[in-house]
Amino acid sequence: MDRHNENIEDLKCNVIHEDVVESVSDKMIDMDTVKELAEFFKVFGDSTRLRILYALSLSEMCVCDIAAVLGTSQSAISHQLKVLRQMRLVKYRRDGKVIYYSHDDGHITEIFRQGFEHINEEKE
Amino acid sequence: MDRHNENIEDLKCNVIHEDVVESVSDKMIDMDTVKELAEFFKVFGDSTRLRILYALSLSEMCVCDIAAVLGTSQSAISHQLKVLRQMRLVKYRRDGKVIYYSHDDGHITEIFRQGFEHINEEKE
DNA sequence: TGAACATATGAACAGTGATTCATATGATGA
DNA sequence: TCATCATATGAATCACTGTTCATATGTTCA
Repeated sequence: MDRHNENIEDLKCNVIHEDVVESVSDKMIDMDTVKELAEFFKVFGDSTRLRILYALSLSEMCVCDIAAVLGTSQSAISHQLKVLRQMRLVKYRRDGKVIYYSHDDGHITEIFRQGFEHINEEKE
Repeated sequence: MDRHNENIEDLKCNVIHEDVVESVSDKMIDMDTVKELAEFFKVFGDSTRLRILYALSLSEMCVCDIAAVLGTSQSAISHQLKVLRQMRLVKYRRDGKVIYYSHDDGHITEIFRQGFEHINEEKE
């Protein structure tokens, strides 16, 4: 055998500051919580969903109206509304054949605001 | 020809409330801004990046230390740090061979907070 | 009750993205 | 200057995800 991969650890770098690693590891967020958080933020990481949420911040709307405003197919909107529903970001009420969607979470506005502030800061 | 797809619009539903559609369309967020926002939030939609950001909220850290805390390869961390750098969420300083990363945005903490509040509300 | 309409959904497809592997870069110190 | 170490990065791979297409569900009204 040649000198390749004598030790797997050779490929990694070593811990530089054991105290920091230990201290941070102790206070580290647990995996379940991280995954929940990631799932939550993932919802905001898509243009279509963001536009739906933004539109709903202006007015309660039915599926067709949302599709019309976004210029997207009813099916695509419906699929995304399902995601938003499952994440409890929107709620809906039925009135005959029509289903009206609206926000179901007070944090949406604040999260948008933080996002806006961030991308505006970059333009300087 | 048969009666299939006589009109593309048949597949879509019709606009129900023209006034709402018009009003919301007027105030609608523009596409460039939405895409920027989505790019920004997308960064928070990954467990590895979230854990890096969380770790850095506890202490400035070098790449190796981050990899050690997360139990992930140096390469994976480095790739993700690049994303975080490009999104201006982290900054770094060099000290010899070692590069120390830290937060570069005041909104990170607030965004985390909103995320926590949301996922905690769901548990009731 | 059945046609028409609003909405939901399953499957397929295409594009994206995170990790791995191998290697490059850049700094140190002997 | 050369070996070593910390970090960065390009390419390949695999999994995920958003849209489309076709169709199903559920409600109204004639």
